[in-house]
Amino acid sequence: MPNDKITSLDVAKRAGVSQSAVSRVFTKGASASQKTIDKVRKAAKELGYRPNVLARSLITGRSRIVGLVVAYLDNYFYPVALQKLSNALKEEGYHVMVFMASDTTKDIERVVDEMLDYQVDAIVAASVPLSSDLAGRCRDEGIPLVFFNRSQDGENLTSVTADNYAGGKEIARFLAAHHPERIGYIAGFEGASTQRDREAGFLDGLKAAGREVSSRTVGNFNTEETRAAALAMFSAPRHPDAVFVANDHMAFTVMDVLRSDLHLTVPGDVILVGYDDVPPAVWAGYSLTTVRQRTGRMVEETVKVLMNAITTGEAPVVNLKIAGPLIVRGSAPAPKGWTG
Amino acid sequence: MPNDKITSLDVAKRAGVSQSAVSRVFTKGASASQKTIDKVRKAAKELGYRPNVLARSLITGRSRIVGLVVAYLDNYFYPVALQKLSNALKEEGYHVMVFMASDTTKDIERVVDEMLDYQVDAIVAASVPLSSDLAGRCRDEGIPLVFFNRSQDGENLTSVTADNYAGGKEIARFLAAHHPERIGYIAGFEGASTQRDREAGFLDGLKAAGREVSSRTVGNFNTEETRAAALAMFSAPRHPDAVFVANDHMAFTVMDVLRSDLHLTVPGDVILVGYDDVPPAVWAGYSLTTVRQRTGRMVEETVKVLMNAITTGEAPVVNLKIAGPLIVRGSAPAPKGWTG
DNA sequence: AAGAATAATGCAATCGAATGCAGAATTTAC
DNA sequence: GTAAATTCTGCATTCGATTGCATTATTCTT
Repeated sequence: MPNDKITSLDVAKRAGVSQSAVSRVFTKGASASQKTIDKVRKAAKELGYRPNVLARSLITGRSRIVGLVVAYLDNYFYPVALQKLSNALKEEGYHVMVFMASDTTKDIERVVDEMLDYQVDAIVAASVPLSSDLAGRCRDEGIPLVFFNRSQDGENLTSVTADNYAGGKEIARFLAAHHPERIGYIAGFEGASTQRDREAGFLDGLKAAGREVSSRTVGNFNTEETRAAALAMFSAPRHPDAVFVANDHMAFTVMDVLRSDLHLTVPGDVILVGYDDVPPAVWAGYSLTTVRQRTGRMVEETVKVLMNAITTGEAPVVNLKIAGPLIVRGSAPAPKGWTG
Repeated sequence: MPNDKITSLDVAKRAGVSQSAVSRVFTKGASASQKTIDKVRKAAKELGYRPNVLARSLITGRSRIVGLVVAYLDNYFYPVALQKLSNALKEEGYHVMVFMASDTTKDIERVVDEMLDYQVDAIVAASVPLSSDLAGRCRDEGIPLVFFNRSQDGENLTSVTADNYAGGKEIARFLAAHHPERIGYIAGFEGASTQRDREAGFLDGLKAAGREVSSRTVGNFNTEETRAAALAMFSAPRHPDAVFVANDHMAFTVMDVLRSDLHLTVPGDVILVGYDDVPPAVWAGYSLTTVRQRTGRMVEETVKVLMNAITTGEAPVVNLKIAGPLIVRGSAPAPKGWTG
């Protein structure tokens, strides 16, 4: 190892300037003469110097780390979001540190502690239960917190989500236009705002069309319960011929149950709509009609909110809802006269 | 915000001891009397004190951050691995910082710089091109580096991968036992060791069974090219009736092409095997026969290697290969007399 | 060209903890 | 009970930067 630990002092010596000068060259907002800048840049390049972010953080009080809390990555939606978030934050000079949270209270507490230990500048919470504890701690510590894809009504917390209510409503309009005999709904985890909002929009939309749900079961956003929920709903003699499943992953499971277990065809016997538009939705094996979550936009907005909160120190509570389009595919083709 | 920035000094004052005493209580390996420990712990709890990891890093030279470099997260394999890696490292008191690398050389350079800026203690590189540059830099800086799911033969770099050669060979044995007329292979990105090893094993396995590949195209691990590769291979009049596709995601695409575009049945007209055993492989819509990557074991070994390198300072080059079983599902059922 | 205004620079303190050293307290040995 | 060995403890320094302040060098005015 030729060079171990090049510090600003080394660069200063070589460039024949003071250590502060070096610091100023690498600190934007600080001023230095062009001559100094050139000398320092040159010396730095020769030595392979780069400022130590940690040391910088210590004095500025900014770590340039954003903590991302996720409970699971096995819903495709999250990795996609993580990827975009990481890229977007990189542009701002921030980086993502990943914190996995299981469901236990104890765990979320520990996770928060860990994040604070690293002095994260902000926290993005995606799919996290027990969010009020989290929020309390963050408020106490003055750390900006954004809920991504979850909102917490009542308590006024900042969140960025899809416009789930509108999406649910659109799906209702779409399904109603097929004039099905019976309409089903398979719910996600009832503690999740995504679930609640999607259902509320769906029900209101149906009502507006003079329809209602004839059958409802709960899949809880996990495969096993969703299988059971689908079996329960579609084993009945007069089962629905149109169903909205609260998210895409559950929808895949439901399709599997319909086709493989119950030998029903989609969209022949049952038309089916999901929510999220995760990558497999476009795979021919599923070709799922669904409402798209505009992850890119959601991430953009999240970053915007965070950066604003970090730089101004103000953290006005906002609840952004990003509407996404209904993507019509094979699992529920467009009804006659449908105009997106 | 009731309490902002509680430092060891605050705790020291309240506990009536010196700052060093506080530090010693929170530094394992340091000694303090039980009495001091109790006083400090109590004061710390009352104030809600936790050591600042960044400040600690500055002086210890250990950030307790592991940099993870990934090019894309849209192959399910990576999020699953990330999740496990994050959990495993948490146990060791480390955390994962995510660095996205696009394919450009410039980019990987920048990514390395960024990681060094954060003083990461180690780097895990998953699915990264241009690895020799990366490796050089890390060696220079004395940072342990493990290639996850990629190896770089020739240059002796540490890696943890599946036993891709063995897996490919097993698939050959399995397919040969079906006595198909013609056998096809759809390759991944040819610069990737996973691709090369799987193919080498496959070809050797076929040879051992007195068979060979009659048709080979390249899908490059991406959807579009895989579609083209599948169309090219199966539009031919005498197309293969058994095919090994270099990874699961490509295999899904191939199945879609076979069924939806070419109206061929799987496993009726063509039997098909993938590699990875990502979650969708089990979905009934695909039910893919594949070789499992034992992500859990791979992550375990990776962490073991890293921790050893970090604590001892020694980084012996190792190339771990974790064998995984062939998982037989619908896309290629077990041939007569097959014994796993 | 001289004085005012502005920019650039170095000095030294600081961020929050860890740690070598020397002295104090405690334990152990006999 | 005293000396030796051991464990604790506080002081002061250090890690690698940033930044307020005072000073010096430039540039601008007229």
